[in-house]
Amino acid sequence: MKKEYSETEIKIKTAAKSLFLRKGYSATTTRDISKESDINLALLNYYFTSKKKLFEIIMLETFYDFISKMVEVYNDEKSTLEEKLKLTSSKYIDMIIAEPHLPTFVVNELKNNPSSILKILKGQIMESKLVDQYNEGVKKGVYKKIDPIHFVTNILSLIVFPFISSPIIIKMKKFNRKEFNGMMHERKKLIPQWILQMIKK
Amino acid sequence: MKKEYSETEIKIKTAAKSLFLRKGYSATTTRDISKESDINLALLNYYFTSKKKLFEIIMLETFYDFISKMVEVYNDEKSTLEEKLKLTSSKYIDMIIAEPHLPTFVVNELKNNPSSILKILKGQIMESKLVDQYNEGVKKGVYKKIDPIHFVTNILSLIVFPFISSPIIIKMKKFNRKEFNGMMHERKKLIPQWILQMIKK
DNA sequence: TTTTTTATTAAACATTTGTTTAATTCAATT
DNA sequence: AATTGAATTAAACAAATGTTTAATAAAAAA
Repeated sequence: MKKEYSETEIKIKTAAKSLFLRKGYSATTTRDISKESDINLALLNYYFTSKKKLFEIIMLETFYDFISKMVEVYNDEKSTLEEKLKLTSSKYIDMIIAEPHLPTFVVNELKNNPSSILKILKGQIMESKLVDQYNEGVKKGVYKKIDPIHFVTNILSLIVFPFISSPIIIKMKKFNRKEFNGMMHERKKLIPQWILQMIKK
Repeated sequence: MKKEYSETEIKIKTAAKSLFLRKGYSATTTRDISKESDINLALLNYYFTSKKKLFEIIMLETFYDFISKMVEVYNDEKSTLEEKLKLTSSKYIDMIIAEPHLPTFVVNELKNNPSSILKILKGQIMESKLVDQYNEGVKKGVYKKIDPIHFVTNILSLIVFPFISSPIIIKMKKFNRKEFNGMMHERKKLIPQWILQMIKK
């Protein structure tokens, strides 16, 4: 399924991804990309046909990486629900600290590229082992009975939203970037605890 | 402080806001705005000098509306912490259902307009009555002792993030817009309960 | 080596975009 | 009614932008 990319193509893709993440699709020009990747302007169209096509490839790959990190953990057969929560928090927070523009990019460019890209999601999360485990807990009477979509949404909300609103948080707390990241590291432990408290009877 | 706007200026601002919210700054052209507001193209610059200036005015007003709705509730002297949570959930969810592009717009265009606009925030939230009430609860030993920034962040996360990720949720649950809004109405009750469970010892 | 294919380049092209100009219409004041 | 200033308009301008062309360089195949 995965295409083999030449050196030049990788240079273009890398630069384009960096720029698209930081500035979004419309604010990124083909000349920006050609400068940042140090390749001739015409090569962008030579290899990727158009800016739009290039964007779609990057969008798809990025979104896929973003989701599959979650899907892997959610469908692990061995781990408990609590372990899954811990691992998800930890992995996601590390991932976004390494690439802080990721969530804004994903949610932002998503509303323009609707269904096609989102096909990846089909069933992978709502029918995951994690949701099964939650439903079991409900059956046993240890967890409250609420639509699991709330459960899944809350996990992602508590992990991702603070990054999206980081300019606000940084301003409110007079943080610098390092202190903000420190806060997010704290949340690796806290979020699983919070989620458990939310679902417990 | 507030400027009186003429009929034409309002027409321009209304159209511009609608477009900026939907498509963002870069993807919105001055010709888009002139068409949508049904005014001559030159009038945009005649009244607002430049696209950028117009955007800054709209951005400031929108962000101010967004924040002050929170600040009002958070600083109410009479209500309890629980009542504040209920009112915030309810008000915010209604507000965003009425204007679904609001959160994405705010968080997205925020990273480009850093400190200047965020001045509004200074102290208004972290020194609010709500945070006082939380700290009192901590002192009394009924709430866990955690930096209140987590408390404030969690409230906003659980309210706002589901809207931002609505394309994902809609796809995962095979929702239509109405069903999604139904889910958000459910959360008006749930979020205050969850937040209380999260902070209680 | 010669030929053929692929990769790279500078320049050009056609649109789009934000903004300005200069002329005209409208409203208010004298 | 005449004059003045503001509001509106069509047209033009310059710069930016996505894409293509035609020529050259490099690599691969013959």
